[in-house]
Amino acid sequence: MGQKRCSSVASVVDTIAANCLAVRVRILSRDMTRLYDDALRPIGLRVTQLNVLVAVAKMQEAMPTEIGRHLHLDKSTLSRTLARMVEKGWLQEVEGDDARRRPVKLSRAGRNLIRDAFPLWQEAQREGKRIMVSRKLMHD
Amino acid sequence: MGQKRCSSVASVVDTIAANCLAVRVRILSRDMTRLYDDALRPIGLRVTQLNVLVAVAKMQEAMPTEIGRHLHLDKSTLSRTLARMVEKGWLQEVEGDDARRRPVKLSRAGRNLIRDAFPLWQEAQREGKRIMVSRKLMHD
DNA sequence: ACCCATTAGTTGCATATACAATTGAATGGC
DNA sequence: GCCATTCAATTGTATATGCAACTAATGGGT
Repeated sequence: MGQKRCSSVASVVDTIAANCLAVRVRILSRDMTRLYDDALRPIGLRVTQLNVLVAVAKMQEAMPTEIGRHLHLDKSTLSRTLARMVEKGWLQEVEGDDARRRPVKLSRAGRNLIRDAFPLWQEAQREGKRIMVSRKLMHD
Repeated sequence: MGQKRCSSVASVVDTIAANCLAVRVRILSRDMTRLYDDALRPIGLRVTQLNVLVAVAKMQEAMPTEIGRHLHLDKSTLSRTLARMVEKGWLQEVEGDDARRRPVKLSRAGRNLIRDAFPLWQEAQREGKRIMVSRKLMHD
């Protein structure tokens, strides 16, 4: 039974606490998400959704898998996110040549939404830069 | 109706696509999370949970709010995360002086889990560094 | 034409995340 | 000692996220 070298867990904890990249990145991600979500809240849009809108806009006709490749998102996540966005009328389903594919494109409402989002995005982006700079992840 | 300056939405899309800090940070966060979660999967632990374990270990007796301050997590998120971790036996509830507070501490199982996690964490951390370097967010 | 492997998407399930509203406990003013 | 306020945590609800298992459609090889 249980005589353990006393240092082992404590030093492991210190090492992880001091160095773990995942914590830092995830904290940053939560902070950034909060920042942009707050900015976009007046128009009922989240940053995740804005990013999907923009990705789709760049692609004209976007297949879920392609969007996923672009944003490093699992297909199942996109499946549901796109459904919600179609539901809200920001995206339209398009008939694909191949019946397995379910490409989407930007609707008029989606386009208008992007336009409305822009000034709010800019505001968040400014503050976002400040955060990145202050954490030494960017310079001016 | 509605003659809009043709450039407006397209240029907004290009600007956001080319510059949005939130997309980049969130993509990185998903990648890192996947990386560490994959590494930790053999012991049934997620990186979120490892981070909480480590935070609690550093604090000895941790109040949810305090952990939240440390990890920039909403109290409601923590409420449920801690409940799951107590459930699994990695954390123990402690009686607080003040009945509003519900501090937790690391259990023996939690301590062992951290020890088991360490080599797996190290492996992920190495790869994580490579990712950060390749995205020019760190240098060697 | 038929079966098989591959490909695209969906669904079940669990966790993560946050905002709003609520509950329960302390506490300060009177 | 009582009430309003304040503080800590929980609960309701919605979204985000991913893995595994599944379904549906295609395409090949025979």
